[in-house]
Amino acid sequence: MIVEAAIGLAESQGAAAFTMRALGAALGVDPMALYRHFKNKEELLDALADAVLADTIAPIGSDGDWRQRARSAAAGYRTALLAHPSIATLVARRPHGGDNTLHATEAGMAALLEAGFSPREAAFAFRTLTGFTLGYVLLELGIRERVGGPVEPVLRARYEALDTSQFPAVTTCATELAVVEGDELFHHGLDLLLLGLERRLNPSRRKAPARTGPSPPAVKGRRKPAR
Amino acid sequence: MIVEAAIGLAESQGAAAFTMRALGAALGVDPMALYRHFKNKEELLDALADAVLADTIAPIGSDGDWRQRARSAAAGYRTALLAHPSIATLVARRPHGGDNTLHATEAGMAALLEAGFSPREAAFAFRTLTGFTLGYVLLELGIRERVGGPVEPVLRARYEALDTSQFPAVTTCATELAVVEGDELFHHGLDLLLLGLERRLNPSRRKAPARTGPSPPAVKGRRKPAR
DNA sequence: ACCTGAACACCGTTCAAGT
DNA sequence: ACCTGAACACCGTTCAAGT
Repeated sequence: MIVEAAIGLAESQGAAAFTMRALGAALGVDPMALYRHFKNKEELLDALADAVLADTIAPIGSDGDWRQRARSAAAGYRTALLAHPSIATLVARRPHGGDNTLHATEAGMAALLEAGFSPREAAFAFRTLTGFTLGYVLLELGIRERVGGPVEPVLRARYEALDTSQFPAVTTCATELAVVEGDELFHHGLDLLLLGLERRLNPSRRKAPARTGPSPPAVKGRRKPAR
Repeated sequence: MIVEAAIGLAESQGAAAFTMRALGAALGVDPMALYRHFKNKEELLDALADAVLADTIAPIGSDGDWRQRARSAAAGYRTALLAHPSIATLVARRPHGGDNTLHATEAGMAALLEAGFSPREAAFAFRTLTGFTLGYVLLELGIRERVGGPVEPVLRARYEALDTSQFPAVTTCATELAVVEGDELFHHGLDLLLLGLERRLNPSRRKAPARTGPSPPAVKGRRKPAR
């Protein structure tokens, strides 16, 4: 299939080498034949972005505590993006409207609703988790791409070399700030979010009755509907 | 200055129209003259990415409670990215190693250290906040770019049109999921993170100090609509 | 020694010509 | 009616030729 070949090409040769002509050559067909399957390159890229997200869906699962499910969903999303570094940037600026994206959204929202979040809180949580994961992975990939070898020592050296009086906090924390990628940092950030979410779910910390269904009418005024 | 002209060009004509030739024309110089200031286009883009972040620094300030400072820093970062939508993607895949980035890092880390976070916790918090903000803005810009007009009604219609049995959670929360951009959602996510951070800072404390009330001043007035 | 701009090796996409 | 591939209007970058 065209999309698979395109992903393979982008991954093996790099995003810059992914051209309609090269893809045609890789498939052994006239490059212009691609235009009968996709209106233009843009549309093909949309298909690529959604295809990458297919891997995200499986790990969500439907059992376990909601924190576990949220964690594995976010980790799955990250893994999918990391597995296709040259597609990740594409994903970032595309609507996430494809089939695979929709299924992932369904699984994630179902988990949150089941946990007791109101539709509003669940949607907010979902967007927040998605935003964090996407941003984290992009920073991760960006730094890896720039720094040739191992990231940490390079960054630490860079931070340590700064003027101490001008950058007191940065030089003090050079070692800690040099960690900008990897599983541990990611899960730490994720924990932070989940901690916040848990507090929202059970504000009193006491064994409050599990709130199911929509929460009582929100006091705060709703967003002004556009027009 | 070349960088300012480049940003202006990218913003007024769109990222796709930003070429070395066009920039040369806009500056009234031979396009090839640019190569004496920047080794190649890549290096020029690095300069653009860092320049955009200059606007992030001012809002951080050095007074107020750490939550306020973190909030205004994140909001400032977001505002800077939103103000330059066609540069935002660039920022995403670049090392954030320029001067402006460094100063923003210093201000952010100083605030967190002062609040009582350990170097390790402060660095983790900083990376998490940065990742969330970047990812959120990219999703925001991506969706705005795709959907021509007002985002919310379009997305709501799309979610509502789905098969209820196949997408029960999504169709149930169509209204809430349709909100994928804007200040309110951003600050909600930010609150989640800050809540988690606060729990980390004061794990045992029963009562949160003072204000737990959400949303202080909304981000500076209204922001310029992208494009 | 400098700068210019022609030229090179590419793009995505169109469309006339050939079947 | 279809498909091909030449051609168009671009790129970023190089480098020889002019000053």
